[in-house]
Amino acid sequence: MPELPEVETVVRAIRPRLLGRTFTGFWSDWPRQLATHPDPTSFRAQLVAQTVQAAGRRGKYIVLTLTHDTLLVHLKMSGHLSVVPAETVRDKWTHAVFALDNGHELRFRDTRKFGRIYLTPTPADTLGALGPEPLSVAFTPQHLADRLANRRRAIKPTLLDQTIVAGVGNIYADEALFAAGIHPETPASALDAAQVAALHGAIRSVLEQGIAREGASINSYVKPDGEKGSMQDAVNVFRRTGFPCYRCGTPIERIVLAQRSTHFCPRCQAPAV
DNA sequence: ACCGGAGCCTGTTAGC
DNA sequence: TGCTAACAGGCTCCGG
Repeated sequence: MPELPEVETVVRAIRPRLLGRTFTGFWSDWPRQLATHPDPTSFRAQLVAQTVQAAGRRGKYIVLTLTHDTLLVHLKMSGHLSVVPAETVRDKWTHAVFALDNGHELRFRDTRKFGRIYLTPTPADTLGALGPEPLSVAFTPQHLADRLANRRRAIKPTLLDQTIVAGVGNIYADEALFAAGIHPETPASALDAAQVAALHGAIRSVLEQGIAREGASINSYVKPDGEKGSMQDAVNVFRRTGFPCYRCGTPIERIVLAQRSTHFCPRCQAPAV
Protein backbone atom coordinates (compact mmCIF):
# COMPACT_ATOMS: atom_id res chain seq x y z
CA MET A 1 0.00 0.00 0.00
CA PRO A 2 2.87 2.32 0.33
CA GLU A 3 3.26 5.30 -1.95
CA LEU A 4 6.00 7.89 -1.86
CA PRO A 5 5.21 9.34 1.60
CA GLU A 6 4.91 5.92 3.19
CA VAL A 7 8.16 4.70 1.59
CA GLU A 8 9.93 7.90 2.65
CA THR A 9 8.71 7.34 6.20
CA VAL A 10 10.05 3.79 6.15
CA VAL A 11 13.45 4.95 4.88
CA ARG A 12 13.76 7.65 7.53
CA ALA A 13 12.97 5.12 10.25
CA ILE A 14 15.37 2.38 9.19
CA ARG A 15 18.25 4.54 7.92
CA PRO A 16 19.92 5.16 11.31
CA ARG A 17 19.61 1.47 12.15
CA LEU A 18 21.26 0.34 8.91
CA LEU A 19 24.01 2.86 8.10
CA GLY A 20 27.43 1.28 8.66
CA ARG A 21 25.99 -2.15 9.35
CA THR A 22 27.36 -5.20 7.53
CA PHE A 23 25.14 -8.07 6.38
CA THR A 24 26.08 -11.41 7.93
CA GLY A 25 23.31 -13.64 6.62
CA PHE A 26 20.08 -13.92 4.65
CA TRP A 27 17.01 -16.14 4.68
CA SER A 28 13.94 -16.25 2.46
CA ASP A 29 11.05 -18.68 2.09
CA TRP A 30 9.65 -17.09 -1.07
CA PRO A 31 12.24 -17.12 -3.86
CA ARG A 32 9.95 -15.32 -6.30
CA GLN A 33 10.45 -12.10 -4.37
CA LEU A 34 14.14 -12.17 -5.33
CA ALA A 35 13.90 -10.36 -8.63
CA THR A 36 17.59 -10.64 -9.48
CA HIS A 37 18.39 -14.10 -8.15
CA PRO A 38 17.02 -17.63 -8.72
CA ASP A 39 17.33 -18.70 -5.09
CA PRO A 40 18.14 -17.45 -1.57
CA THR A 41 21.53 -19.21 -1.57
CA SER A 42 22.98 -17.24 -4.47
CA PHE A 43 21.43 -14.06 -3.07
CA ARG A 44 23.05 -14.66 0.30
CA ALA A 45 26.44 -15.38 -1.27
CA GLN A 46 26.41 -12.03 -3.03
CA LEU A 47 25.02 -10.06 -0.08
CA VAL A 48 27.06 -11.23 2.89
CA ALA A 49 30.01 -9.02 3.95
CA GLN A 50 28.62 -5.95 2.17
CA THR A 51 28.15 -2.83 4.27
CA VAL A 52 25.30 -0.30 4.05
CA GLN A 53 26.77 3.02 2.92
CA ALA A 54 23.57 4.95 2.21
CA ALA A 55 19.82 4.51 2.58
CA GLY A 56 17.47 6.45 0.34
CA ARG A 57 14.39 6.31 -1.85
CA ARG A 58 13.64 6.59 -5.55
CA GLY A 59 9.94 6.71 -6.38
CA LYS A 60 8.46 3.85 -4.37
CA TYR A 61 11.74 1.93 -4.23
CA ILE A 62 13.86 1.77 -1.08
CA VAL A 63 17.49 2.13 -2.17
CA LEU A 64 20.30 0.78 0.02
CA THR A 65 23.76 1.51 -1.37
CA LEU A 66 26.13 -1.30 -0.35
CA THR A 67 29.87 -1.83 -0.69
CA HIS A 68 29.62 -3.31 -4.19
CA ASP A 69 25.96 -3.53 -5.10
CA THR A 70 22.67 -1.73 -4.60
CA LEU A 71 19.87 -3.38 -2.65
CA LEU A 72 16.42 -2.29 -3.84
CA VAL A 73 13.18 -3.14 -2.07
CA HIS A 74 9.74 -2.49 -3.49
CA LEU A 75 6.96 -2.94 -0.93
CA LYS A 76 4.18 -3.15 -3.55
CA MET A 77 0.77 -3.58 -1.85
CA SER A 78 1.51 -5.11 1.52
CA GLY A 79 5.25 -4.99 2.20
CA HIS A 80 6.64 -3.87 5.55
CA LEU A 81 10.25 -3.39 6.64
CA SER A 82 11.58 -3.26 10.17
CA VAL A 83 14.86 -3.62 12.05
CA VAL A 84 14.49 -5.70 15.20
CA PRO A 85 16.64 -7.77 17.59
CA ALA A 86 17.29 -11.22 16.11
CA GLU A 87 15.48 -12.95 18.96
CA THR A 88 12.18 -11.18 18.18
CA VAL A 89 9.52 -13.73 17.19
CA ARG A 90 8.85 -13.90 13.43
CA ASP A 91 5.29 -14.15 12.18
CA LYS A 92 4.22 -16.29 9.21
CA TRP A 93 4.24 -13.33 6.83
CA THR A 94 7.92 -12.57 7.27
CA HIS A 95 9.38 -13.83 3.98
CA ALA A 96 12.89 -12.37 4.01
CA VAL A 97 15.37 -11.77 6.81
CA PHE A 98 18.69 -9.92 6.50
CA ALA A 99 21.04 -10.61 9.43
CA LEU A 100 23.14 -7.66 10.60
CA ASP A 101 26.48 -7.58 12.43
CA ASN A 102 25.00 -6.12 15.63
CA GLY A 103 22.55 -8.86 16.57
CA HIS A 104 19.66 -7.21 14.77
CA GLU A 105 17.81 -8.17 11.61
CA LEU A 106 16.24 -6.26 8.75
CA ARG A 107 12.95 -8.06 8.13
CA PHE A 108 10.62 -7.97 5.16
CA ARG A 109 7.04 -8.88 5.94
CA ASP A 110 4.63 -9.17 3.02
CA THR A 111 1.22 -10.81 3.31
CA ARG A 112 0.39 -10.66 -0.39
CA LYS A 113 3.87 -11.60 -1.62
CA PHE A 114 3.86 -8.91 -4.32
CA GLY A 115 6.98 -7.22 -2.95
CA ARG A 116 10.30 -7.52 -4.76
CA ILE A 117 13.97 -7.40 -3.71
CA TYR A 118 16.81 -6.59 -6.10
CA LEU A 119 20.54 -6.97 -5.47
CA THR A 120 22.45 -5.59 -8.40
CA PRO A 121 25.54 -3.60 -9.41
CA THR A 122 23.38 -1.78 -11.99
CA PRO A 123 20.31 -0.33 -10.23
CA ALA A 124 19.60 1.84 -13.25
CA ASP A 125 18.30 -1.30 -14.95
CA THR A 126 15.36 -1.08 -12.56
CA LEU A 127 15.19 2.63 -11.69
CA GLY A 128 16.17 4.10 -15.04
CA ALA A 129 12.69 4.34 -16.51
CA LEU A 130 11.22 6.25 -13.58
CA GLY A 131 10.09 9.81 -14.09
CA PRO A 132 11.45 12.65 -11.95
CA GLU A 133 11.10 12.83 -8.20
CA PRO A 134 8.00 14.98 -7.66
CA LEU A 135 9.60 16.94 -4.83
CA SER A 136 12.79 17.70 -6.76
CA VAL A 137 13.57 20.67 -8.97
CA ALA A 138 13.47 18.33 -11.97
CA PHE A 139 9.70 18.10 -11.65
CA THR A 140 8.38 21.27 -13.23
CA PRO A 141 4.99 22.27 -14.60
CA GLN A 142 6.56 22.20 -18.05
CA HIS A 143 7.78 18.62 -17.56
CA LEU A 144 4.30 17.56 -16.54
CA ALA A 145 2.73 19.40 -19.47
CA ASP A 146 5.15 17.75 -21.91
CA ARG A 147 4.45 14.27 -20.56
CA LEU A 148 0.68 14.72 -20.61
CA ALA A 149 0.52 16.09 -24.13
CA ASN A 150 -0.84 13.66 -26.71
CA ARG A 151 -2.14 11.26 -24.10
CA ARG A 152 -5.83 10.72 -24.48
CA ARG A 153 -6.01 8.43 -21.49
CA ALA A 154 -7.83 9.69 -18.37
CA ILE A 155 -5.62 11.81 -16.11
CA LYS A 156 -6.11 9.57 -13.06
CA PRO A 157 -4.50 6.39 -14.44
CA THR A 158 -1.95 8.58 -16.21
CA LEU A 159 -0.76 9.88 -12.84
CA LEU A 160 -0.16 6.29 -11.75
CA ASP A 161 2.31 5.83 -14.64
CA GLN A 162 5.66 5.90 -12.83
CA THR A 163 7.52 7.03 -15.96
CA ILE A 164 5.70 10.37 -15.89
CA VAL A 165 6.38 11.20 -12.25
CA ALA A 166 7.70 8.71 -9.70
CA GLY A 167 5.97 7.84 -6.46
CA VAL A 168 2.32 8.84 -6.93
CA GLY A 169 -0.14 6.04 -6.14
CA ASN A 170 -3.87 5.65 -5.78
CA ILE A 171 -4.39 7.73 -2.63
CA TYR A 172 -2.27 10.71 -3.61
CA ALA A 173 -3.50 10.69 -7.23
CA ASP A 174 -7.09 11.03 -6.03
CA GLU A 175 -6.12 13.65 -3.44
CA ALA A 176 -4.06 15.68 -5.93
CA LEU A 177 -6.89 15.72 -8.46
CA PHE A 178 -9.30 16.91 -5.78
CA ALA A 179 -6.90 19.64 -4.68
CA ALA A 180 -6.51 20.75 -8.29
CA GLY A 181 -10.26 20.61 -8.98
CA ILE A 182 -9.84 18.22 -11.91
CA HIS A 183 -12.23 15.40 -12.80
CA PRO A 184 -10.33 12.08 -12.85
CA GLU A 185 -11.71 11.07 -16.24
CA THR A 186 -10.46 14.20 -17.97
CA PRO A 187 -8.23 13.16 -20.90
CA ALA A 188 -4.65 14.03 -19.91
CA SER A 189 -4.09 16.02 -23.09
CA ALA A 190 -7.24 18.07 -22.49
CA LEU A 191 -5.81 19.87 -19.44
CA ASP A 192 -4.95 23.48 -20.11
CA ALA A 193 -1.80 25.18 -18.82
CA ALA A 194 -3.51 26.51 -15.71
CA GLN A 195 -4.85 23.07 -14.83
CA VAL A 196 -1.46 21.44 -15.34
CA ALA A 197 0.12 24.07 -13.11
CA ALA A 198 -2.53 23.48 -10.46
CA LEU A 199 -2.04 19.72 -10.68
CA HIS A 200 1.74 20.08 -10.43
CA GLY A 201 1.38 22.11 -7.26
CA ALA A 202 -1.26 19.77 -5.87
CA ILE A 203 0.90 16.67 -6.39
CA ARG A 204 3.71 18.31 -4.46
CA SER A 205 1.54 19.57 -1.64
CA VAL A 206 -0.32 16.31 -1.01
CA LEU A 207 2.93 14.34 -1.02
CA GLU A 208 4.58 16.82 1.34
CA GLN A 209 1.57 16.61 3.63
CA GLY A 210 1.75 12.81 3.46
CA ILE A 211 5.40 12.85 4.51
CA ALA A 212 4.74 15.35 7.31
CA ARG A 213 2.00 13.03 8.56
CA GLU A 214 4.22 9.95 8.18
CA GLY A 215 1.94 8.24 5.69
CA ALA A 216 -1.67 7.12 5.55
CA SER A 217 -2.67 4.13 7.69
CA ILE A 218 -5.91 3.25 5.92
CA ASN A 219 -5.60 -0.52 5.62
CA SER A 220 -2.60 -2.33 7.00
CA TYR A 221 0.17 0.19 6.50
CA VAL A 222 2.10 1.03 9.65
CA LYS A 223 5.49 2.58 10.14
CA PRO A 224 8.51 0.34 10.84
CA ASP A 225 7.92 0.82 14.58
CA GLY A 226 4.34 -0.45 14.20
CA GLU A 227 2.75 2.94 14.85
CA LYS A 228 0.29 4.51 12.44
CA GLY A 229 0.76 7.58 10.30
CA SER A 230 -1.92 10.25 10.32
CA MET A 231 -2.51 11.11 6.65
CA GLN A 232 -5.74 9.09 6.77
CA ASP A 233 -7.15 11.91 8.92
CA ALA A 234 -6.38 14.48 6.23
CA VAL A 235 -7.75 12.86 3.07
CA ASN A 236 -10.53 14.71 1.28
CA VAL A 237 -11.84 12.02 -1.06
CA PHE A 238 -9.97 8.71 -0.78
CA ARG A 239 -12.33 5.98 0.50
CA ARG A 240 -14.88 8.60 1.47
CA THR A 241 -17.53 7.29 -0.94
CA GLY A 242 -20.97 8.61 0.01
CA PHE A 243 -19.66 10.98 2.67
CA PRO A 244 -20.09 14.73 2.17
CA CYS A 245 -17.32 16.69 0.52
CA TYR A 246 -15.62 18.84 3.17
CA ARG A 247 -15.71 21.79 0.78
CA CYS A 248 -19.23 21.69 -0.68
CA GLY A 249 -21.15 18.90 1.04
CA THR A 250 -21.83 16.90 -2.13
CA PRO A 251 -21.45 13.12 -1.58
CA ILE A 252 -18.09 11.79 -2.73
CA GLU A 253 -18.39 9.36 -5.65
CA ARG A 254 -16.41 6.24 -6.49
CA ILE A 255 -15.73 4.95 -9.99
CA VAL A 256 -13.25 2.42 -11.36
CA LEU A 257 -10.61 3.58 -13.84
CA ALA A 258 -7.93 1.23 -15.17
CA GLN A 259 -8.95 -1.34 -12.54
CA ARG A 260 -8.33 1.12 -9.69
CA SER A 261 -10.85 2.67 -7.32
CA THR A 262 -11.15 6.38 -7.96
CA HIS A 263 -12.78 8.86 -5.59
CA PHE A 264 -13.82 12.41 -6.37
CA CYS A 265 -16.28 15.19 -5.62
CA PRO A 266 -18.61 15.53 -8.62
CA ARG A 267 -19.13 19.22 -7.86
CA CYS A 268 -15.63 20.42 -6.93
CA GLN A 269 -14.20 18.31 -9.75
CA ALA A 270 -16.90 18.87 -12.37
CA PRO A 271 -15.91 17.91 -15.92
CA ALA A 272 -14.99 20.76 -18.23
CA VAL A 273 -17.92 21.94 -20.32
C1' DA B 1 3.18 4.34 -28.83
C1' DC B 2 -0.76 3.77 -26.38
C1' DC B 3 -4.26 1.46 -23.89
C1' DG B 4 -7.15 -2.01 -21.48
C1' DG B 5 -7.44 -6.35 -19.22
C1' DA B 6 -5.57 -10.61 -16.85
C1' DG B 7 -2.63 -12.05 -13.47
C1' DC B 8 0.17 -12.19 -9.33
C1' DC B 9 -1.19 -13.36 -3.70
C1' DT B 10 -3.61 -13.39 0.81
C1' DG B 11 -6.51 -11.22 4.05
C1' DT B 12 -10.50 -8.39 5.17
C1' DT B 13 -14.96 -6.59 4.53
C1' DA B 14 -19.63 -5.95 2.50
C1' DG B 15 -23.71 -8.10 1.33
C1' DC B 16 -27.09 -11.71 1.23
C1' DT C 1 -23.67 -16.86 11.95
C1' DG C 2 -21.93 -18.39 7.59
C1' DC C 3 -20.92 -18.17 2.84
C1' DT C 4 -19.49 -15.61 -1.25
C1' DA C 5 -18.00 -11.94 -3.87
C1' DA C 6 -15.73 -7.79 -3.98
C1' DC C 7 -12.03 -5.26 -2.66
C1' DA C 8 -7.09 -3.92 -1.27
C1' DG C 9 -2.38 2.19 -1.35
C1' DG C 10 1.38 -1.86 -7.35
C1' DC C 11 3.04 -3.31 -11.28
C1' DT C 12 4.17 -6.56 -15.34
C1' DC C 13 2.87 -8.88 -19.31
C1' DC C 14 0.21 -9.62 -23.36
C1' DG C 15 -2.49 -8.53 -27.11
C1' DG C 16 -5.14 -5.29 -30.19
